[in-house]
Amino acid sequence: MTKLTSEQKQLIEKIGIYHEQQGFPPATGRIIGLLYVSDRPHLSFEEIIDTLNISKSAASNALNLLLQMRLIEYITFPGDRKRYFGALLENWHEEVISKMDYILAFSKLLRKTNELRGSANPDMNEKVLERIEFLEFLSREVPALLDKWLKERKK
Amino acid sequence: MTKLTSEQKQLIEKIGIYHEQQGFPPATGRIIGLLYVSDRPHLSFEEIIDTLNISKSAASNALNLLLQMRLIEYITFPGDRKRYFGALLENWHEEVISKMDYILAFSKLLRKTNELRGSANPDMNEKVLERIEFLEFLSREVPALLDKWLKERKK
DNA sequence: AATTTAGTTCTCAAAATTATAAACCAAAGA
DNA sequence: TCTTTGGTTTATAATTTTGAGAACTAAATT
Repeated sequence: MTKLTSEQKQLIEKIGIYHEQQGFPPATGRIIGLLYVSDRPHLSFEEIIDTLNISKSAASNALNLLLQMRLIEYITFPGDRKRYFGALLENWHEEVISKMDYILAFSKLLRKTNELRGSANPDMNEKVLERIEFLEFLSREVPALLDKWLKERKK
Repeated sequence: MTKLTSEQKQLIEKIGIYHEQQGFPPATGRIIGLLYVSDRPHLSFEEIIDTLNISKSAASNALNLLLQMRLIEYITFPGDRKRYFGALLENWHEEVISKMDYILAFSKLLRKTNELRGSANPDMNEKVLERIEFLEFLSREVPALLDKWLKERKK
């Protein structure tokens, strides 16, 4: 079992809190934190529950959630029944894209409010429309920016 | 009290759910929804609790939260003790900026993970760095994009 | 002075979330 | 076949969140 320094522990908690604020359960956030902080790229189920002092079921649920969201992965070794879990470091591209989809969905709701209000309040329609159009703009531009940035960087 | 159509009610719920997912309590999300859906730009405390069927305390807490976050405002009229609450439609600019600050704070945590890991896992450092740099890039570019977009639009 | 109004605050209960502990299960090893 | 391992699932308990209802307060009205 990996013994953590207090600095590592603190950072895990901070990353945990960040993820809680993004809607993850606490234990789940801590697991992400651990997988980012750990020197070793992959940790076993047992190592995770021992270093974080969480129950098997909390770990099982959290790991399955994170696997399903494609935020972590696991690797295996021949002749070893354990799975070794690690952060999936390449998937943040998709995360960015899907966050933009979310924003776009909200802008559609805003559009609908303008529709339903009709012409009862033109000033409001206009202000809401400004926000709608920026959200649409953003959800177009950010993925484009990402592509451009990646191409730029790979050279 | 404003009587809502079922279409309006549905849209309020959807906007409510969106805001719940952003971390707001349900009643708070519904109030935002109502203030966006309503034909009238400002509604009284009483109108809000009557149309949404929520308690005074839920409304009081939600409204104060939203006021404090500068997502709503209220206006008053001479000789009328009531406050009339409405969505604050101009403040989404600041919201965008502060969301970027949040992202930047997370990138700082990621940077710290790279530091703590040291050179134990260079491949991981590199992949994490890529993400860090994109997050930094984004938190620089998005406000710039917003400025540009606003100037472009005002003409 | 007594009452109404426009909320606020407090107490408490319901509901939802999260995690623990223990039972369970399938595969592997002895 | 019996046991161990690596989890998963199933109660169940603890904690947190949320909101209702009633009591309260300060200003305004009668």
